[in-house]
Amino acid sequence: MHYYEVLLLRSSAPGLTYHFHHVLPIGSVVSVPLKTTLKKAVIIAKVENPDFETAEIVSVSDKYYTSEQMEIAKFISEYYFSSFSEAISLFLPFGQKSVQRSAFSIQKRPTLTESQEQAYKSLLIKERALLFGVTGSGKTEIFISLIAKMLKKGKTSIFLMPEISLTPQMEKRLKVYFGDAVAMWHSKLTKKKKVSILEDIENEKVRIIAGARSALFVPLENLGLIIVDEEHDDSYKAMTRPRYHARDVAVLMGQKLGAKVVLASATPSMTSYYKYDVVKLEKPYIETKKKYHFITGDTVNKPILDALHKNYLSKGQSLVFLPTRGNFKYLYCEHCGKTHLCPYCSVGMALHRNRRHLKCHYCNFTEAIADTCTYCGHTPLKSERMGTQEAIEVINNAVEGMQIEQFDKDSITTAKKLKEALKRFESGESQLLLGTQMLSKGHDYANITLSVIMGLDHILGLADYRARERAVSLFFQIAGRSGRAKEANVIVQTGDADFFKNYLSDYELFIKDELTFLEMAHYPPFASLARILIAHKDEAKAGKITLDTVTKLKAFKDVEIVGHGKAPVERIANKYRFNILLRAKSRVPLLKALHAVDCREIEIDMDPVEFS
DNA sequence: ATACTAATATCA
DNA sequence: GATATTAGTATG
Repeated sequence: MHYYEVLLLRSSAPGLTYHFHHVLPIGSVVSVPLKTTLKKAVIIAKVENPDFETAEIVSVSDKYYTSEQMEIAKFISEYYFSSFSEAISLFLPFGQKSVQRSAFSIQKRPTLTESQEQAYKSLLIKERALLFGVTGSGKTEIFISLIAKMLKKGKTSIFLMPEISLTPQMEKRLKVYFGDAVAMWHSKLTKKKKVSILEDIENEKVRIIAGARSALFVPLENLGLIIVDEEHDDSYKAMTRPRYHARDVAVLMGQKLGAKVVLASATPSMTSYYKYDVVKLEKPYIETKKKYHFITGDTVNKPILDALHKNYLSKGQSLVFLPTRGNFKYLYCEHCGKTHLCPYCSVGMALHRNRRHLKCHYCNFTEAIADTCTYCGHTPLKSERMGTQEAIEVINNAVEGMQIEQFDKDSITTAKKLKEALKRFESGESQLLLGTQMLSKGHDYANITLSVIMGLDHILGLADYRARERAVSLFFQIAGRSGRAKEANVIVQTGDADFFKNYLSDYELFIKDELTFLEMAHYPPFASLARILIAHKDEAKAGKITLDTVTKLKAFKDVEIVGHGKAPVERIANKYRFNILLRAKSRVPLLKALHAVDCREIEIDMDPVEFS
C-alpha cells in the first residue's frame, strides 16, 4: 500500500494522508472522501505508513499539475500569503495529451513600419522588457509578429489584457492572423466552453490564449511568450486570496519556464519603467494637434455644455470622462452636515434616480430614495458629486438631438451591450460617449474631436501614494483617445491645472519626476509595502486583533509600521475594518516578519494597490 | 473549506 | 429550559 499527503483544492485545510494500491505521481489530481463528501485534491508527497487509519483515494483523474506549476504555486502561496491549495487552485491542470501534432502555418503577417520593426527586433533579443508606446503607435502589430515568430518555433503564447470583455476589437484583430489557433479566455466563460478550449489546447489546435488575469494559468505546453498589455492597469491585482499581481506572476512564470515576457503600455507603471529594460516605440505618424483647455468646477457646467453643443453642430464626436456612477455620489443634510449612509457600510448611498433607488457601491444594498435627514429630520437632502447618469440628463436638456452612449458598469452589463454601444458610436448614430474608467480601456475611437475629462481632482486627492500616477495615467489614456484622425480639443476640469500642464505631451517626463518623488518618500519601487486588513463584526475585537498584530510586528526592527487604525472605509457589509500599513527596504524582511505573525484572523496584502 | 461540536445568547 | 446563534476544532 502507498501513502500520500494530499491537499484539497480550493480549501485552506492542512495536508491529509490517504492511501492507494498503485504508485501515483506527485501532482496527480485525485478524488478523496472527506466526512460525507468526495473532494478533488492534489497529491503533494509520498509518505511513510502513518500511525492512524487512512481512507482510500477513490479515483485518479487523468489531470495532473506539472512540477513547474507546483513551484510557481508554492511561490505565490508564500509571497502572497495564501495556502498552497488556494494557489495551486489558480492553475488548470494539464490533461493527457492526444498526439496529433500538426504544424501551424501563418498565412498572413502584419507589415511593420520602420519604428515597429526596430522595437520588434530589440524585443526578440530580450528575455523580458517593457514596450513603451503611445496609444495608436502600433503595439498590436508587434505583439502579433512576436506570437507568429513563436508559432514558427512551435511555441505557444499567452496574451493578457486587463478586462477581456471590454476588448472585442483585440479578438477580431488576433483572429485575422491566427484564426482558430487563438482562443479567448476569461473567468465568465461557461464550463462547457472552457472544456472545449482545453481540449483544443490538448490536441494543439489552440496555441495562443488571450484573456484576462486567469488566462495566465491555462495549461499551455512549450510556452514561449507572455504579453501583458496595459501593464499599468490595477485590475491585474487580484482582490481576493491569493492576492497576486498577474504582471509580476507573469514575469516569474517567464523566468521559470524560459518564456519571453513583454509588458506593454502607453502609460507604464513607475515600477516597471524602473525595473525592466524599456523598448520605446515612437509614433509612426505626425500627431494631429490637440488643444488643451483647463477649466474649474465639478459639474457639467457652461463651458463644457457649450463645447459639446458646438462640436455636435459641426458634426464632431465627443467623449466625456467622469469617474462617478449614478446621479450623485452622496446625499447630505445642509442643516446638520451629515451624509446619508448605507446601514451596513460607512459609505454614502449613491442616488440612481432612473432606477428610483439609492445604492451602496460597496455592498450593493439598495433602498428607496430618502429626502429626509435620518439624524435631524431636516428636508430636503442635498445631492453632491455629479455622476454619469446626472451628466447625461443635464447634457440631454442642454444639447437637443445629440445621442449619448452611457459607458459604465450600470449600463454596459454584457458583451452584447458593449458591442452595440460601440457600433452605434462608430456608425455615427450616437455622437457622445460618456462614461467612467471603462472608457480608458483599450478601445479605439477614431473620430473624436472633443474630449472632456472631469473628476481628476477626486483621484488626485485620494489618500494613496499612487494618486498622482493614477490621475496622470488616466489623463493620458483619455486624452489619447481623441485626435487620432483630426484636430481635437481636450477640456480638462481641474483645480490643479499647473500640475497637468507640466506633462501634456510627455508621460516619460512625468515618470522621471514621479520616480524622484517616490525615492524621496520611500515608496515602491524604492521600498516594499504590505497592507494588513482586519475585518470583524465586533469593532472591539477588530481593534484588539489590530493592536496585538502591531505589537508583534514592533519586534522586527527592519520593518516600519507606517500606520494603523480604522480603514478609510470603516465598515463594509457590517464588518468593522482596520488597516495596518507596513514598509521595508526590500521584500525579504517584510516577508520574514509577516510569516512570523498569526495570519488566521488577518488578511495580508503584499504590494497593495488599494488602501480603502 | 466545511462539517460537526461546544459554548453562549435569546426568548417565552 | 428549549432553541437560535456563534465560536471553536478536526478532518486522514
